[in-house]
Amino acid sequence: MAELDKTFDPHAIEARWYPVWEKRGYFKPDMGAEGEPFAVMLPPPNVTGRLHMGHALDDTLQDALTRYHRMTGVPTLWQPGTDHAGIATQMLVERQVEAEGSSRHAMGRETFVDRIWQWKAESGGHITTQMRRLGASVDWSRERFTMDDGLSAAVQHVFVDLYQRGLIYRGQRLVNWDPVLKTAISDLEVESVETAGHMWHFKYPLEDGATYEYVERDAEGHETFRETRDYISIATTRPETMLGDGAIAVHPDDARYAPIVGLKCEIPVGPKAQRRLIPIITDEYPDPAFGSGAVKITGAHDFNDYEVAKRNDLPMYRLMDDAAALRVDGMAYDAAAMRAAEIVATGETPDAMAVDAINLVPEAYRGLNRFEARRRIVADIEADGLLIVIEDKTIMQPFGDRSNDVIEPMLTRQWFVDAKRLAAPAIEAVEDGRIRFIPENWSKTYFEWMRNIQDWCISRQLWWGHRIPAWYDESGNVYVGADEASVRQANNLADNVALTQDEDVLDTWFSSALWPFSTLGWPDDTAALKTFYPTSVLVTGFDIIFFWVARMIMMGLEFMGDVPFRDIYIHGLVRDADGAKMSKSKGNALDPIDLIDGIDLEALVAKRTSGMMQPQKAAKVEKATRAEFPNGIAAYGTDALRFTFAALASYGRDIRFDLGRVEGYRNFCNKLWNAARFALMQVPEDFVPAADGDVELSAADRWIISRLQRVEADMATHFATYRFDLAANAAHDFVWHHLCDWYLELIKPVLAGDASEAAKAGTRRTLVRVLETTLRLLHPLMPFITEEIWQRVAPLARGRALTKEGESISLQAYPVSDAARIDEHAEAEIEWLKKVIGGLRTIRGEMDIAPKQKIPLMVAGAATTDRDRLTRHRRAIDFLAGVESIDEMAADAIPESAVALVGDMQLRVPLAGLIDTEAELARLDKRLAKIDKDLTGLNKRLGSDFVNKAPADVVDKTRAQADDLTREQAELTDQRARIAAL
RNA sequence: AGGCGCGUAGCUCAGUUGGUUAGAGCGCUACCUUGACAUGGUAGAGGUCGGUGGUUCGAAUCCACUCGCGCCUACCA
Repeated sequence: MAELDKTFDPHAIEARWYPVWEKRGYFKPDMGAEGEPFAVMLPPPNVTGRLHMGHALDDTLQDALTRYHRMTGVPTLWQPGTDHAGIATQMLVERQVEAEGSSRHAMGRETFVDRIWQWKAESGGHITTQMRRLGASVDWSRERFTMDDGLSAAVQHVFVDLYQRGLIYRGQRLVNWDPVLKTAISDLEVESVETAGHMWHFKYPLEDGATYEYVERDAEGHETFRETRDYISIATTRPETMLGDGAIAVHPDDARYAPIVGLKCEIPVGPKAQRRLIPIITDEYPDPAFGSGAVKITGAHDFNDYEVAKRNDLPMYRLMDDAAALRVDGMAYDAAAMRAAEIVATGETPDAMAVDAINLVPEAYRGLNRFEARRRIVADIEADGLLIVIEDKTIMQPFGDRSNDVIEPMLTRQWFVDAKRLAAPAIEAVEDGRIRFIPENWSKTYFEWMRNIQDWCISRQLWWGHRIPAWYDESGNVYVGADEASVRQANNLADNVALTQDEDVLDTWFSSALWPFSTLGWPDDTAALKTFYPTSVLVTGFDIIFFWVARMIMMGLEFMGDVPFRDIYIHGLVRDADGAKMSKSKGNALDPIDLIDGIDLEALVAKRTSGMMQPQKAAKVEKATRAEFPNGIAAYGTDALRFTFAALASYGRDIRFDLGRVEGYRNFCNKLWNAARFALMQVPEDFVPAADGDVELSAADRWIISRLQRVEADMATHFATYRFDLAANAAHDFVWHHLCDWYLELIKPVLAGDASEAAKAGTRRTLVRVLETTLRLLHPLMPFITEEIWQRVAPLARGRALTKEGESISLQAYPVSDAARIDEHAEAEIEWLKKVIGGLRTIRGEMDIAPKQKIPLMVAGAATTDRDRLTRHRRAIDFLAGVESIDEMAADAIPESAVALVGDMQLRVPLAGLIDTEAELARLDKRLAKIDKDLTGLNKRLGSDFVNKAPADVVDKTRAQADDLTREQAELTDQRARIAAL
């Protein structure tokens, strides 16, 4: 007998099977297979990454889909790989280099980039190792990295092509600048956080001491305030930017300032002798109802101001360097101020380069960081008596999501993708259904963003990444091409013309956007590309719809002429038990590997408190961790973890991760394991399932086969609709509550008793075959345990002769529901049996009859079918309800007893010596109260318009229910009266 | 400000096109170490579905309003 251990132990099993699967190449697509190919692109994790709960969820769902489709026999590809994560990787290696006392600048670009490659070779594969622990059935032979040669060629090709068609351009624009990383970042990489700040109100004195009547009026036009002023009141949250003001803007309809529009006012900071005068202009932008209604315009340091400045040809004076310290370069302040005054006076619009040379930072502030400069400027203005008031105000402060430093809007020259033009077809693809979001609602988020899309800044001032394929000659002309040689050739540039390549690299997401086709070999026309593009489904979280999903759609349509995937399944974000986002910095993250292998409390605390960005939080994190996991985390195994993710993956926005669920599904694994153990104990090792002619299938056999068809159909539906939660529930319910609770129990008396050989043969065959099918049904969700059991069960289910060496459940056919094997008679019969046993068990339970105490059963009102069934299932009833005898007699001949009803049949258990009268009365009263309540509701409905307006079948069903309850009520009432009379 | 979503048993969540006597898992109570499984078994307690109003023969399910919560996008200088 191939007996299994008593308790399921995931570790040995997991370690054994994954390498076998991978080595035997099960995860490679069978390109010769028939049917619609199925392909999934793994969202490439960051090469510096570690597997977190979000990955584990994402990987589980993709693997379930992939294994499911692979088992249906179609060519199936799950394409893996990682991205080069420009900023993250460069930062990581830079820190290492700095720890060694060097720096990237000291090393030089080439050496530093080599060093990153070296790091990648040694440590860049951590997350892929972790994915194997999850059982991810990706085709590792096709693993790609965004900086691979092929993918780099694709990037270059796309860049050159878009440039040539005018969809990529270079321009001086205001971008989000990260002063720590010293690079531009996209607006998606900026995180706005509410921060306590101030709003400072300053007086900007009018030129030559001019005055005006400042008048405020209410809605009816009555004057509410009047004052003679020689200044205009300006509020700002960022006083340091005042130095670069180009104008003061007021709304054209704002009567308060009409008298002074066209005049000039003085920026109240800097050496008195050279204070700059700026014009007061009108623009639609200022909101008269907010603040003073007048806004200072600093085009080079604010996105709104930038637009106003562009509209009004105002000069944009850059005040800071790449570290966001106030500039020290360029001309001296007095010269700069004079030049700026000239520009105001003449109304000229100098070109951007010329303006950039003008450094309007007074010497006293030069070199200060922006926050120190702010303090000094405020102090100086206050000392001058030009500070009106300081308000406390919560402001939305932009932070870089990598550096966590305050992002500075900075005027720089960058490369951009004209996203609006690419977005139009991408919007259409979702509108017309070529791409489907699941759940569908996410399309709204997508549209919202796509319809307001801004040009995409794709250049980064980094060394690690795809270098921009653009070259400049000495006069600054730009040439774009695959490499220097082709640029020279295409532009007839002689060898003596000096060309230098653009120093910048491309945004990592630029290469990720090409992932669905670059990984398949594009721009070459490969078999993989032909077979698998468009891919079937993208599985990802909503947090990267903009970053990645939208951009893949744009690029796919542009370069492949077709959508990159047909479905986008968006799952929730994994949160902790309190609903908080898991993060390292909060110290509430769980490592999926720890849930698989287990971790003791001390190790968990150490892990959560080490390497924290804010070490002062360590004590709090430790306390919370000790409270939440007093015993650490048990080892649940991969299958239990995966099943949990599937069960939690409903169509919601977030997923609260509950350890209790993992434990429950670990128990489920054990249940399955033991069901198999039981099955293996029921058949000899050389078991060969009998042929149809030699077996007799009992109602229980036919019932479980029938139920199996139903759950097979459910699983197919749930996979097709991405309802992993329902799939998990359906499988769980079938295994636990059908197979284990009933089928295995029902067959025990058959196999152990004196049933016919044909009946035993039928039951054994059914047992192993249903189990074998169930394993295949579960395999996409729990690959390891199902493989392990299947290896022992499959030979029994099919017979040794049909079993080949070296087979795996991975490549077996996924069970398909067969409507012909749904057996309603067997289902009705077993439902009846469950009611009989359930009724008796309820009596036993509520009457406190000891489990070992057998009960006599008296039956009244049995129909012929009841009688037949009682005979047929006598062994099961005795075994499962502890019955010692069954006697049929007339109702009034039965002594005082507890009663259960199954249809019209009364099941009576005599009270004598067994049953407490009071308890039975209480039980009957409870049941009668419930019947009364339900019956009242039903009768009320039947007495209303319901009978005229509701569909006939619904009315009939309701009538039948009411009739049943009325009969039951009558019998129980009668029964109650007799017992009460005792 | 706009968009999206959520509020169903103590907890975490299902509930498909309105027709049930509103479900599951965990937790809880009682009993049970019976020979697959105590990571188990049997029985049981526990919700009128955030609130109000409406549509309908019928609403957890549709509509309106309302309260509470969350997320995203854009922000007022």
